[in-house]
Amino acid sequence: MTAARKPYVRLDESLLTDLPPFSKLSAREIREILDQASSRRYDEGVTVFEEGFDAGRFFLLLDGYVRVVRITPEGEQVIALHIPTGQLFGIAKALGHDTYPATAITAAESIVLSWPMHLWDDFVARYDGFATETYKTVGTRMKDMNNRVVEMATQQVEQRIACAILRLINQTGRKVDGGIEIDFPITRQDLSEMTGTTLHTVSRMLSAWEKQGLVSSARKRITVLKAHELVLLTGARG
Amino acid sequence: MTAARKPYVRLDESLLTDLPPFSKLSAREIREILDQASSRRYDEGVTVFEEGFDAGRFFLLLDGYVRVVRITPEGEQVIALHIPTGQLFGIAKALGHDTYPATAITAAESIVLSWPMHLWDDFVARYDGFATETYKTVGTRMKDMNNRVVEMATQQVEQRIACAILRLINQTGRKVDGGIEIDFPITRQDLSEMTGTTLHTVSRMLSAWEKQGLVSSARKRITVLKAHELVLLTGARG
DNA sequence: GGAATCTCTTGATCTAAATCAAATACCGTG
DNA sequence: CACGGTATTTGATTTAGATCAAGAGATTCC
Repeated sequence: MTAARKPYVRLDESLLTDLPPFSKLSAREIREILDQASSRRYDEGVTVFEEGFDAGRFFLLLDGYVRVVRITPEGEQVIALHIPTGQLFGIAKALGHDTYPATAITAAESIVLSWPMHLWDDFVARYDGFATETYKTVGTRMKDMNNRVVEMATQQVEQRIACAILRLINQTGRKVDGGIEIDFPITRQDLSEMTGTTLHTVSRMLSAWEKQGLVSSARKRITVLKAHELVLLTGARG
Repeated sequence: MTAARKPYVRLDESLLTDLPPFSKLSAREIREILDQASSRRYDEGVTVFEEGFDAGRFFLLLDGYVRVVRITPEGEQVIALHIPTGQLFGIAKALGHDTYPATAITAAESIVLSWPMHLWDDFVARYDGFATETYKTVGTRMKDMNNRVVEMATQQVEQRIACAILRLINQTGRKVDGGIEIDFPITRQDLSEMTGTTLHTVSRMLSAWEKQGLVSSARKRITVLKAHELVLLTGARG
């Protein structure tokens, strides 16, 4: 698990300079950080780390997409959140855990950097802005989760699915002709695991929306054609 | 809002020495911290701070109970979490927010200390262990919320209510003859807002459990008589 | 290129829990 | 202690969405 390989080529400083946790750092500092990193490419659907296991490393998603999931005793899977490109993940130490609290699986082919967890305290102490920016990310994720709890408690399935899709296109939308496409493969099943419903209901919903011209979808692909109308469905005021 | 008054009597150091964020500090440091604090008593059901408002202060619950809630555009209320005695709350700065992300309301008569938010960075920098312990709390809350998302997505109402009650008695249970009582007033409505259901369903559930001798309840009071059997209801394995 | 495997769609049925509707119990207070 | 406001209980009805069931396309793999 969480195997780490040394890079074949030297990683370039420019990879990190624009990412919030590193934005205040000098080229020398970034060099330092990169020299301690391992990089690895993952195929789609590969586990990066698993819930409950010793949190030996922390990660940065350089490219691709990662899904954070939890699995119930009954074997049902729930998708807790998606990590967009450029963010840290598996940062158990930052929250006082010593095992990973959830499982991370690539949702598309991905490039991941990682460092041994014992460097965490170093990074926090040594690098200006690293902690602050990291906790900002944590804060955002917490807010998102909070919103999900509220949604699950108060909204109907249709609204929840609309919210989930909008969240995805905001985070990962890729402009295509006449719409915005979620730029990694996503199944009806996935969407149901994000919204606490079944693949059947998601399928029906998407079919209905497709008839109304709101979205267009194919196998593992969803394109939103009329984002604004989807927003209306979520019941947002204003 | 969030009015703060100077204490009438000098606060005693012993108030903080046992609380995790302060446990590593010397008496002198704790004195320093207390001297900058304002303390205030709140009646039950009073708003301590409100979602969206400027996060001017951060808080420590010295005694009593605080509920963190969010209110939907439609006016529905969702209880995100309960703050147990001894914990920090309203720590927006720690997560990079500058407004409070939710509303805090006392669930019982409470005593609250507070400090101006601009001291936050000082505290983190100056006091050993303060940041670490605080983020541990954040981590725990995050884990809890995560669990709630999983519950809401996969469990039936009966299980969710059982979980919510068990969580409450774990955090705040007070031993009474033959059982454990939730030691602040809690209505069926409150429980429904914690589990995303209706007060009617909660009432029916509690009635049924009462018939089976699992719980005993009165107006705003719930006592768990057979905790273990409630645990079984949640569907926990093992 | 055909078999096996995923993924998606759609109809029919069922059910948990919401909603609707009243009645009842409880509590503080003037 | 009677009154008004809050909580709670319980029955009847409705419904959103799960479950059951079956097929049809895609994709991958021999």
